Amino acid sequence: MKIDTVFDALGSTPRRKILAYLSETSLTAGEIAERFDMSKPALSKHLKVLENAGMVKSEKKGQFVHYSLADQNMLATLHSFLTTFCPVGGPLKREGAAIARARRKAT
Amino acid sequence: MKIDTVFDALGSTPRRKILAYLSETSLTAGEIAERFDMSKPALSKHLKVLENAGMVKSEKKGQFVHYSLADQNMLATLHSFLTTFCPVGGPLKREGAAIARARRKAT
DNA sequence: ACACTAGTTAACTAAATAGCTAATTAGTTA
DNA sequence: TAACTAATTAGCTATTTAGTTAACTAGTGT
Repeated sequence: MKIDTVFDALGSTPRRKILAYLSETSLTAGEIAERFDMSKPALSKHLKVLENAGMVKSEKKGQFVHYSLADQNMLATLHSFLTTFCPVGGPLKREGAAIARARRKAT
Repeated sequence: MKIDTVFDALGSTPRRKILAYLSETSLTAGEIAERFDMSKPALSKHLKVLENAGMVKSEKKGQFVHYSLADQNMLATLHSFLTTFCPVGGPLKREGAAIARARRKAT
C-alpha cells in the first residue's frame, strides 16, 4: 500500500466526509450517495479511490454493496506519516540533516 | 485554522516532499526550489499553501526567506484527524450513529 | 421471461491545479 | 544610483479531477 495514495485519497473534502460518515456504521453505496446529494457514479468513484488506498473495505451482499472503514490500515498509515515528520525519516530527511551539518562546519 | 486546508495541503506529493525536506532544518525558498528542480514561482505557491495551512512558518532575514516546520500545529491537526476516525466525532459521525440505531429498532 | 433495483463502467464536459515565463518588489553591494 | 540576487505576483497553458448522463452488469421478485 502506497502512502501517496492515502494522502491523495484524503486530499478531497467529499472523501473525508464519506469517511466520517462511515466512521460509526457500514453503509451501502446508495445510502451514502443519497446523503451527499451526489450521483451514484460520482460516489462510486470516490469509494474506489478510498478502497484503493486501503481505507475502506466493501462486501457484496446480494445486490447491495456494504462499505465500511478499514481501521487498522488507517492507523498504520498514520504511523507512517508520523515517522516522516517526528522521529526517524526517509532519504529527504537525511539530506536536510546533511545540509544542517555542512552549515555548522561552514560558520 | 481549518482542517480542510491542512488535508488539501497534504494531498500533493510535491508538498509532502517539501515537508519531509524541511523536517530536519530550516531552508530558504531558493534552496528548496533548487533541490526539487522546480521553478521558484511554482515552489513559492506550494510554500504559501503550506503556510496557510499552518504547517510551515517563514521568517524574512535580509533578502532571504527562511522556511521551517510549524510542528505543534501538525500535532494539533493530527489529533483532530484522529478524533474524527477513532473516538468522538462531528455531526456526520452522529448521523451515522442515528442510522445504526434506527436499524437496530427496525430489525 | 420480464420488470425493477443497486451498483459500476464508459464517455464526455467544466472547473480546478500545477507548472511555466515574464514582470515586480525588496534587499545588497559596488 | 546602478547592477545584482532572492522571492513573490501576474498572466498564461496544459493537465488532471470532479462531476454529469447514458449504457451496462448483476441480483430480486412476479
